[in-house]
Amino acid sequence: MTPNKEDFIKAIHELGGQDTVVTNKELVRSLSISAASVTEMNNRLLKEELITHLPYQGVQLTEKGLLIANQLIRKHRIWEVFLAEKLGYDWNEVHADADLLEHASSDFLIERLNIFLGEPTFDPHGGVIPNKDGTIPEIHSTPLIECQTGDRFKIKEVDDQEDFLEYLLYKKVKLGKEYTISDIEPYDGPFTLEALNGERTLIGHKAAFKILVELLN
Amino acid sequence: MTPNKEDFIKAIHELGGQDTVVTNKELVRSLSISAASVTEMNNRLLKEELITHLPYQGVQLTEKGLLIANQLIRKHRIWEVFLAEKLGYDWNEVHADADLLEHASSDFLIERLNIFLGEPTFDPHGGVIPNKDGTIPEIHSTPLIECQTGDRFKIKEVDDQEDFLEYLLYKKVKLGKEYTISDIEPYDGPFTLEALNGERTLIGHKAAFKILVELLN
DNA sequence: AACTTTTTTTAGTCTACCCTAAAAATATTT
DNA sequence: AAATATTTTTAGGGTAGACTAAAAAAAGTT
Repeated sequence: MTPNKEDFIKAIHELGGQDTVVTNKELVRSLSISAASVTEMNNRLLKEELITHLPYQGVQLTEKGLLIANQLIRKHRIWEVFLAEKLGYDWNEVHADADLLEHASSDFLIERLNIFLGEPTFDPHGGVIPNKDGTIPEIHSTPLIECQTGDRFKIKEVDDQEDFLEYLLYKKVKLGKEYTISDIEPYDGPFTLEALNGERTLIGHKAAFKILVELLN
Repeated sequence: MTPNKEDFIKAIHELGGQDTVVTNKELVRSLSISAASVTEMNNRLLKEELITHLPYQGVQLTEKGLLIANQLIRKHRIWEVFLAEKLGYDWNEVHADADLLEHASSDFLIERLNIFLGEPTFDPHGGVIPNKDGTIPEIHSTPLIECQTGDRFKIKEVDDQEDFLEYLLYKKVKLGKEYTISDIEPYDGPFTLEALNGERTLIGHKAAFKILVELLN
């Protein structure tokens, strides 16, 4: 496994290669390499049985390929948590450095880092961190950030940072409490939540990552 | 700068390439590559003016090459501190992972990490961490671990970890106190220190890294 | 000084990437 | 259905890095 192959597999995954066929054209755009280079890399990964290939149609990840993709995403997201939480990176800054680091991380390192970070479930963007074995943890709760206007939900879990918990206390957000989303402002604007008793609460965009909810139908 | 070139420059540096000529043979052994590959890499670095070359004699780092070497060592050692202090690596474990990480670290990342670690001066082996600009900080104190039997010194600085300070308190080691090394046991054994009043103190091998002294002729 | 051994360099290959230009296959339009 | 446009593949090249085998240079020995 070389960094380039890893990036290629990750790109296929990002373009939906777990369930749909990804075209060369999409990979050309996504990786900014020539069409010829895509064909070439396809052939390499094909030989290793990491993808399947329908000529002139596109590629798709095999079980084996998907496992590798998930393990890469695990590494990537664990590094993102580190960069954001420990080194004070802004969200927009974490991606590039995590992309470099993920290719230079032994499994031993990642497991140690994971423990150091308190075995986080989500990355700073609210993305789920895959398990060590490449499986995706069963998340019955959804980050609030992924919900839509009109969704009804119950608070399931919240980030346990001192100041964030204080903020929630002030907002009267409690575990188990039910809300409906009455509005989501565009451009990273706040969520307006409406409780059962009609009480309205404004929740900031960043906070919406740190609140996990269970959707109720 | 590619990872391979970086490793090559580091190898030259480790073999004394700041002041002496390093032979191809030494590089072959150190990097475990063929003699032909060494000649080839020499030519590449020569073209970039990172080394000078005396045919059939060896290579030596230029000013430019030395700067790059020191910046790599900086990255390497900062990662070593992280792995040892934050992730609980043993000393023998830090090197391999730091070697990978150093090639995947932006300057931005290293500076953030450095601050996160409290701007350490030494790596877990007692090696000095070069400055950001590639210069070596003027260290008037020497890690005790680098001292020899018979050396007379004054305690200059100690690692400020809670439990370590307690240990020193118990051992009656204080800043400014003078000792002579009366014995160093082999195989990472303890140092026997003798104070001016004849009092003898046993200092463990690991502790010897965390104590900085000023040698008195 | 001539022979032998060691070290370095050159010559010729190989793989993993990447590229451009042209050919082949598929899709779209008329 | 034929012509055109798009996409993919093939063909041919380039660079970085590594190799082996052979030639050349230097060092060591008799």
